[in-house]
Amino acid sequence: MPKHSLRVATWNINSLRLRLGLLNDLVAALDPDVICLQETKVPDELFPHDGPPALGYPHVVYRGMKGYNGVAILSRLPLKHIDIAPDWCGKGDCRHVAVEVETKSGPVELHDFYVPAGGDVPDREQNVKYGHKLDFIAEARAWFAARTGLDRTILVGDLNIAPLEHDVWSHKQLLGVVSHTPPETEGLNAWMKTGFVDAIRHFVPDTEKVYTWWSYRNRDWKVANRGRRLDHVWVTPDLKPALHKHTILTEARDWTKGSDHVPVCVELRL
DNA sequence: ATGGTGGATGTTCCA
Repeated sequence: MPKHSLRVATWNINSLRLRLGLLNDLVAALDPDVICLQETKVPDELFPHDGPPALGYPHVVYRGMKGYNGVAILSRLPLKHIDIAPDWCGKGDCRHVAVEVETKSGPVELHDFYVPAGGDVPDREQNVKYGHKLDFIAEARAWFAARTGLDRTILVGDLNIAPLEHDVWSHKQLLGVVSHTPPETEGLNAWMKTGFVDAIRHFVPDTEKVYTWWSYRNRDWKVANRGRRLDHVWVTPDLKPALHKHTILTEARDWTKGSDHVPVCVELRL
């Protein structure tokens, strides 16, 4: 049985309507079979239906709202919407969509998440957004922990947490900064350990810096290089032997009117 | 030590 490649990309696009054209550049660079987007910022009734098919992605599942959040999955392969997850934290805020991807070697379950950013103050008493972020992670962890026997599953997205020392430009300076605080990194690790491995760190040793996001609030992101790895690809352990390569499309941070996040892509041979 | 930029929205929110 010959193996088939499956390339899955994830990108926080920070407005789908504003950056629809940049998806051409993403496809040219990564040639993905499936594209998972976060922060689409478009209500479902205004979703740009013509865009994805024109790009070569006729299969689309999305969940959006006015102004904020929003996720979408664009695919060359047929998709089935899996609508079994809860309304996380009961907020109805469009931070997750899941599908079954019909690959040549059978179905693969795919989850696309946009975890709350969590505000500025890392204290749930002073900052409800931080509490929401921790609650969201705990709820997701419990939900996946209850799904015993999960396999052939990929989880991607902007998880808004840089879990490892070398996922940030300065571990010491960011320990008190939302995205790298111990309650967040411990929570994210516990979620991952419900049944996933970190696909990017499968390719890149923990001792090497990896970033996927650089703040807009720097005149020259490349010179300062104060990045964080907020965007992730996890796979269930049965898919570990299928992990073939990864790409962090760092050059995308220089695209005209680009996102503050860059696309991340993983190729599997299934 | 603080503000820096960007998107959607509507004169402010969220990141």
